[in-house]
Amino acid sequence: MARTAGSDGEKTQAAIREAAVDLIARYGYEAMSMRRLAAEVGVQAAALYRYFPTKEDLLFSLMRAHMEALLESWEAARPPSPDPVAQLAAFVRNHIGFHIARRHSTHVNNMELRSLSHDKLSAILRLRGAYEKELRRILRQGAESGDFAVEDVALTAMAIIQMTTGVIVWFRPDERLSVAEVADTYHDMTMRLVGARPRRNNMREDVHVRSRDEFRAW
Amino acid sequence: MARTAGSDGEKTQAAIREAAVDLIARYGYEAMSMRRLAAEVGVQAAALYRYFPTKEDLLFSLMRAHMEALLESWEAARPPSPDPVAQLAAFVRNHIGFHIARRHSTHVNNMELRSLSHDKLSAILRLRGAYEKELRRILRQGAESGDFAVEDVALTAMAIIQMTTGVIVWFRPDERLSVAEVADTYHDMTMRLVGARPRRNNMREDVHVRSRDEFRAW
DNA sequence: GAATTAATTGAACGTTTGTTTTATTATTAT
DNA sequence: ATAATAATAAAACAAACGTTCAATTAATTC
Repeated sequence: MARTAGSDGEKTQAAIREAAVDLIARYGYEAMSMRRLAAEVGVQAAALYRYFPTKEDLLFSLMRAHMEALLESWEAARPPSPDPVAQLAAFVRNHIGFHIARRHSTHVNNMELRSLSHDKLSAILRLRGAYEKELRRILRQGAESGDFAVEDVALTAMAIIQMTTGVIVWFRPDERLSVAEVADTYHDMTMRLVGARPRRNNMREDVHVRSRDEFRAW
Repeated sequence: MARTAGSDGEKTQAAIREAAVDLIARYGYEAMSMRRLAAEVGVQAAALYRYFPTKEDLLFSLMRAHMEALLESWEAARPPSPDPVAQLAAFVRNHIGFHIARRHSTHVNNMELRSLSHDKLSAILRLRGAYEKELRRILRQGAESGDFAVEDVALTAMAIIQMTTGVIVWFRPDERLSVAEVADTYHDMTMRLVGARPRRNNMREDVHVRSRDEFRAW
């Protein structure tokens, strides 16, 4: 046998990508064999090589797509207002939402960096660096404007990213908490973490920003 | 050839463990072959099976040792005082110190859970659960005493653990910051995160606890 | 110094791995 | 219809994998 009825390159590629993210997230890149992946897609192993020249190229393609989607997601979510409080709120909410929606893909990006060769690793780290730079920019502007009490911008940025990305480790949909509740709680914790204080002139976003008790007076 | 001059079972086992942690942390469990590990130790692959019946048993032994060391470290560091503020301060400082000192081992424990069979995974998760339970206990007591403003104890505990464990991702000794400075900053961030407020009756630990600006009045 | 035990080697086993090659069939364009 | 192209199967490759086994030597005990 050879070409099967109804076979379509685009659909096959999409099916490969989806199955690969699932398998790598569950078993790890090294533990996923090309034959197992092919079986999941319902195809022979050799067919995979029509879409990705090597196993590592497949991994890299998945990871790059994830990072590019993350950057695009933030560009779309970034508020027009330069207000650091509103920007940080939007950043945290977008980050939480994105990572919960793409748990498996995030897992792959966090776990499989070491399986990339030098050049491909650099490319992913460059995208990651661009994303982290956005958070550092927000924290720096907030510190300069007096909205935040942040001593070490770089360290605080890492702390926030790790705390919020960590949500994928324990959060499972359809359990105790909804995505919105989780996002609310992480938003509150982040605002306290950076020492955010109430604004004198409330802006539109403040209704959202002050949604819970992060500014509660003791 | 066979037994080599000066060979000693205990030393060989220790050398295997050390080399395995390094290799697994660097390349991953699946990517580390028994032959590569043996070469690192300076021995033939067959010799490894005198100490560990299978590759997975080796991994499990390393991970269990790590978790037991973490629990022992906390038991030794836990202050006698029941004061939640002092307990949380000690917890965070011990956690940071332990994980920086054992970066590679921590990496293995965080990354290779999926390579364990069901029973071994359960054993590790049980130890991990016992450790996390300590933090939840501190947060709950602090919330009840009014020292902390924590809405969701379980969620906050995960956030703190992920934020503080994340230090191993970016921290490198002999760079910009010392371990003590990093511990100070994470301590500050944690205290703000949980909404810690100053105590009326200052205790011995408060000198330390209030070392920086986490209670700065705005 | 002989017997015993501990530590290791070297070779081998059967599987599985990522990948390549060649042939074959479905689809599309002419 | 026919030619060209896209998509896949089937078989094969050498290399690497975890693990086992028998032989061999160092250290220890008697």
